[in-house]
Amino acid sequence: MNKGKYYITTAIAYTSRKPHIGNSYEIVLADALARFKRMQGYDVFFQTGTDEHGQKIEEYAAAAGISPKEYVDGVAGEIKAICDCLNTTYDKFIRTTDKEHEESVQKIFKKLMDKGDVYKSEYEGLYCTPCESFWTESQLVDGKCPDCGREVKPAKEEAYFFRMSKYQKQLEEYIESNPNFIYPESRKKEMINNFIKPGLQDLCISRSTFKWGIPFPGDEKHVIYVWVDALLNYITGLGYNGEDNSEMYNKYWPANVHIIGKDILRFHTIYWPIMLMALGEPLPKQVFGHPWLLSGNDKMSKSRGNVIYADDLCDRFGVDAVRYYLLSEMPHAQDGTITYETIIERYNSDLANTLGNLVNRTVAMNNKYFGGVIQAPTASEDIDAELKEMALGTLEKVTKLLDTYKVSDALSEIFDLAKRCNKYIDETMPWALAKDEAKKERLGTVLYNLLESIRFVAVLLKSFLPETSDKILEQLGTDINTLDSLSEFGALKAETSVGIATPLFSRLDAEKTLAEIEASLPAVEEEKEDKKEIVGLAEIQYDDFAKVELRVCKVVDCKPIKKAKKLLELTLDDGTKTPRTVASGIAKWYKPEDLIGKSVIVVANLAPRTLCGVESHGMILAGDITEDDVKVAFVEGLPAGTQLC
RNA sequence: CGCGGAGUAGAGCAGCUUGGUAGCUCGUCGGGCUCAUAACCCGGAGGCCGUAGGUUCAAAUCCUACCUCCGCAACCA
Repeated sequence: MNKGKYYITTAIAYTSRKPHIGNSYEIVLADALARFKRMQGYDVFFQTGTDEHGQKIEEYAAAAGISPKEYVDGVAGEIKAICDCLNTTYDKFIRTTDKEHEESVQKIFKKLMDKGDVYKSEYEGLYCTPCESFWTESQLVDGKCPDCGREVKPAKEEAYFFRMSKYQKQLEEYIESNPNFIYPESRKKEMINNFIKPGLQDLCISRSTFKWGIPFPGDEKHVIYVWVDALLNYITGLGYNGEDNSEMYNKYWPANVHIIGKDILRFHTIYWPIMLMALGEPLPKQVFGHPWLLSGNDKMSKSRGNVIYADDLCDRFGVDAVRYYLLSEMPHAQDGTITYETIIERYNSDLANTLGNLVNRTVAMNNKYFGGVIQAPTASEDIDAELKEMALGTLEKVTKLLDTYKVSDALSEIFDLAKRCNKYIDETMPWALAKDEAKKERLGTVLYNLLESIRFVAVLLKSFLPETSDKILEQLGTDINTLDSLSEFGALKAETSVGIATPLFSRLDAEKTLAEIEASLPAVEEEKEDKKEIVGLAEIQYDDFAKVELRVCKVVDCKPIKKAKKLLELTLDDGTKTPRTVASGIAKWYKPEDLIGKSVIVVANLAPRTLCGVESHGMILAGDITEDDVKVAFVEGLPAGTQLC
């Protein structure tokens, strides 16, 4: 029975704000897998939690006028509440602000330093003043701050670095000899081609520009880089601290799988394994980067007003409906979408019609014809074989599909069985059998086959829709719910009684439901209004401003830059006789003809910079309304060459 | 020539590895049934399988070129 241990984790959620339904997909996916593994007889440890340090959180807290700790306590509470409302069975919810985690991380750092893999450096680093961030050469984006794109200055500041490069070869070997380590395959290629092949750079693992983090052991001016702190949760949660390994750690590590979003594969498949190698610990067996759930065609974001939260959905549709949607609608390797229309559609057609109605009609018939008592199947006919065969074959299919995380395919196998049951009812026509006293035995057998098949469905659904599964079993009047009980058709006991036929999912009136949702949306809009978190820059003197030369320029010519997706090359009349060339990252929003003839404001005395082969002399002013909406500040009535002050 | 993925009925997807009557869900139309939640079962309509070439007796499937979309990288002076 016991097949050994199975350690599964989700990524820990960043406590910057309440997570939306897309963020919640991961925990449900991991939960379904964890539940299934438990049913299979594995000793499962399932960990999730929250990632609570870092500059961003310090800023959010400051904006909210509370301490970072107060801030993360609030958000972590929301995150945990959502995990709970989704009925997830995590064994541990770790917070990176947990005392044990913080202490363990510090001890682990000492160990890394002792091993010589962390070194303190004082070399000329590059500093972005507005972001108060320190970057290594490799982190720069074409020599600029990767966060804000502004100029960075050489600054002498001490920082700690981790020798990634030392382990490059070892990592390559591991990835090669463990072909399933990075999954799915396409992501693996991305990692290898984009990061590993070009060569790994040492990673700066300390920050001294803000305070909200785990203090660097032995050097309290620094805090530990949040990603390093966060990744360690997978082992600190088991009690690993670099000194003596806990029993839990010895038992469960290495993780069988880290379930994470495709966007953070790099951290989990490069930095994390290398950290473990440095510690001399085994590597996780697999990292699964799942796709994203999008709202309609867009990423969910507050500014778009298309955010959907798991708890709201659970209130409206019920937990299992939400779980079902997430698990069945998400494709295996492509991003999925969520709209209220499709939720209702899936709810009605799959949960209410196919499954709910099947259970309801079958239980109702057994009550009607036999006073609820389950009959022994004594009058089998050839037609029964197909149904039984299908019931018996489903577990194997589901198991196989889940091995490669094809959850939606697995669910659809189970629903196929339910559909087969519905068909069987039509084939056998129990209501006709009921009219003939001589066929009573056959009727009892038909209903038995149905009830037993439904039991198969319920047991198979247990990992995915736990509440529904229990409700079905309750209506069947049985508690035989193990996977083992699916090895033979006939575990359901005759002479016991079914319960009362109670609809599992009442059909939704699509129009009415959508109207209700619509009516509840204005509240969201309002929230949007007062959520303008403008983070200002540090105060400057007039002299600083005076150094910037703003000049009106007329766009004479404009063309896309071949190699770049985002860049347009503009030729400008800046009032002088020589045309000025500027590259601007607005190709997504403007076509050349939209710009030619217009006048724009240019930062004229910015040092030239070559971008994708084009030397750019200056920068056009444009406003980022949102991340996805940028407008150039056009000016009228000012001739080319006018200087602004 | 940066790396990778995708383009299949109105919508969402499978099939492509190992060529051989194009399949699933929803929607739509018609029929059946009445145990059940206007549900369930059966059937029809609806596709030049992104475009153009090539290989082959035969291509959605293999090869070449191109177009479009997406992800990663790069990139918003």
